[in-house]
Amino acid sequence: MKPRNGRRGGARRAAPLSQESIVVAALRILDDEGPRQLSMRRLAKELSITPMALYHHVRDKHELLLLLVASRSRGAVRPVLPDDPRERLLAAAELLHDVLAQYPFLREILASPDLLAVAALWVMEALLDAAVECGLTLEEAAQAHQAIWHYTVGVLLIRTTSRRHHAELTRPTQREQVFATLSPEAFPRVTSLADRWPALTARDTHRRALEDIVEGLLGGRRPHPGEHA
Amino acid sequence: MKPRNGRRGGARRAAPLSQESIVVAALRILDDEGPRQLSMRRLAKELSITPMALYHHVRDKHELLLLLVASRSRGAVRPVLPDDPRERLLAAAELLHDVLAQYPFLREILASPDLLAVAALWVMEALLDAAVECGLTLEEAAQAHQAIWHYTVGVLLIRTTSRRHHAELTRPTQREQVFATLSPEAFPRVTSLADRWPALTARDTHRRALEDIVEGLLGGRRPHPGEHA
DNA sequence: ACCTGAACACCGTTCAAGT
DNA sequence: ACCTGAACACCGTTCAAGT
Repeated sequence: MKPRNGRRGGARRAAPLSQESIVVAALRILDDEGPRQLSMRRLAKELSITPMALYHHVRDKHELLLLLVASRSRGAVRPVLPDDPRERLLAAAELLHDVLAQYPFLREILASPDLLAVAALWVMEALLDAAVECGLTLEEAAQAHQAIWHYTVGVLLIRTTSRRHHAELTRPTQREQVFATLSPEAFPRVTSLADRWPALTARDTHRRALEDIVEGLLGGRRPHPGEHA
Repeated sequence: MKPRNGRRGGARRAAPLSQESIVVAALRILDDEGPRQLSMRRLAKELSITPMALYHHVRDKHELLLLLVASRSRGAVRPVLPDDPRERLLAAAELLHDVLAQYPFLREILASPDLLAVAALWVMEALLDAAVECGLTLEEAAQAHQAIWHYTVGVLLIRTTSRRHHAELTRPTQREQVFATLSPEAFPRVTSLADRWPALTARDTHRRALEDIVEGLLGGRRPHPGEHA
C-alpha cells in the first residue's frame, strides 16, 4: 500500500539525513500521532533508518526535544505588547503560557534549565522589563518571573495530563469515591463543593488567576512616573 | 552473600502477599533507591515473585502509586493552623507544598484528579475554609485553591527534576551558551541578570512568592468581621 | 564520516496455563 | 483464588563492525 519512503513533508529517500530533516520528521510525528508516539525508534522508522543513525546528529533525546522547541519558536510571530507596564507584565505572563502551550511534549523538558532560553527568551525579557517598569528592582523582577514561571508550568502540566486522563475514562476516579464517603461535619467546605468540583476545576480560569497573581507580586507598587501618559 | 529473601522491613518469605506487603516493599525501594527505580518488575524482584503476581492485588501501576500516597498520608501528623484566617490560608498553602514534597514520585501522579483526594484532603478543607473566612465566596475560594495548587505543582515539579539535571551535570547547559551570545541591546534585562541567574533561581523563594500570590488572590478583601480579635 | 546489526538493560501489561 | 511462564510491544543507548 504505502511506499517504503513516503513523500509527505520532506523525508526524501536520497537526502543525506541532517539535523533539519530529523527535526522535520519528529514534528510530523508529533502533529500526526501525539507526543507519546515520539520515540527515537519510531522516529528512525519514519526516516527509514536505524535508530542509531540518529545519534550521529543529535546527542540524545533531550537534545532532540530542545531542537524541536527551538525550531518551532524560530517561526513564531512576536505580538506587540501594551505600553502600560502593568498591562505589559500581564500580557507577557499570558504569552509565556501561550508559547509553551504549543509544545505537547512539554512534560519531558519542562524542568530543563535550557527550555526558557531556547523557547521564550524574548518573552522573558519582556516580562522582566515590564516588572522593572512597574517599580520592582531587577532582583525582585527575577523573583516575580520565577513565580509566574512556576505557576505557568503547573497550569500546563496539569492541563495536558488531565486531558489524557479524561481520554482513558475507564477508571471511576477515586476522588468520587472519597468525596462520597466524607462527613459534612469534618469537611464542610469540600463536601459542599463536591458535585461542582469537576465543573469548577475544568473551567479555564488561567487569565483571571494570573491577574490576581501579578497583582500580588507587584504589591502596592506604582509604575515609574513620567514614562507613560 | 545476600539471602534470597531478605529479612529487612517486613517482606517475609511465607507471608501470603497482600496489598499491604506490596506497599511496604514499594516504599522501601522508594526510600533506598529513589523513584526512578520503582518499577513493577523491580518491585516483584524485591518480593521474590513474578511481576504478574502484583496485578492480582493492584489494578495497575497508577493505582499502586496512589496506594503509596494514601499510606504515607495516613501516618502524617496534622499541625495546628493559626486562628487568623489570612495566616491560616498562607499556612495551608505552605502545607500543601510540604505534604506533596514528601512524594518523590509525584511526577507520575501529579495530574491524577485523585491525588488531592487521597493525599491532602484536610489541607484542601483548611485552605478553602480559610479563604472563605477571608471574605471570598465558596466559588472564589475554589478558584484560589486551584491557583495555589497549580503554583505548587510547578514549584515541586521544577525542583525535583532540576535537581536530577544538576546531578547529571555533564551537559554544559544550552542556557549558558545562549546567554553568552545575547546582545545587551536586544535583551538588556536578561543579559544584566545572566551571571546571577543560576543563583537567583536556585534560592528557595517559595514562601515569599506564596505570600504575594495569596495577597493577590485575596485582593483587598478583609476577613469576616467579629470572628477573630 | 556516516550508517548498520546485534545487543544490553530495561519497561507495563496480556494471556494461557498451572496448583 | 492465587501465582507462574512465556510472550507482546515497546523503550534509550552502547559497542563493534562495515562502507
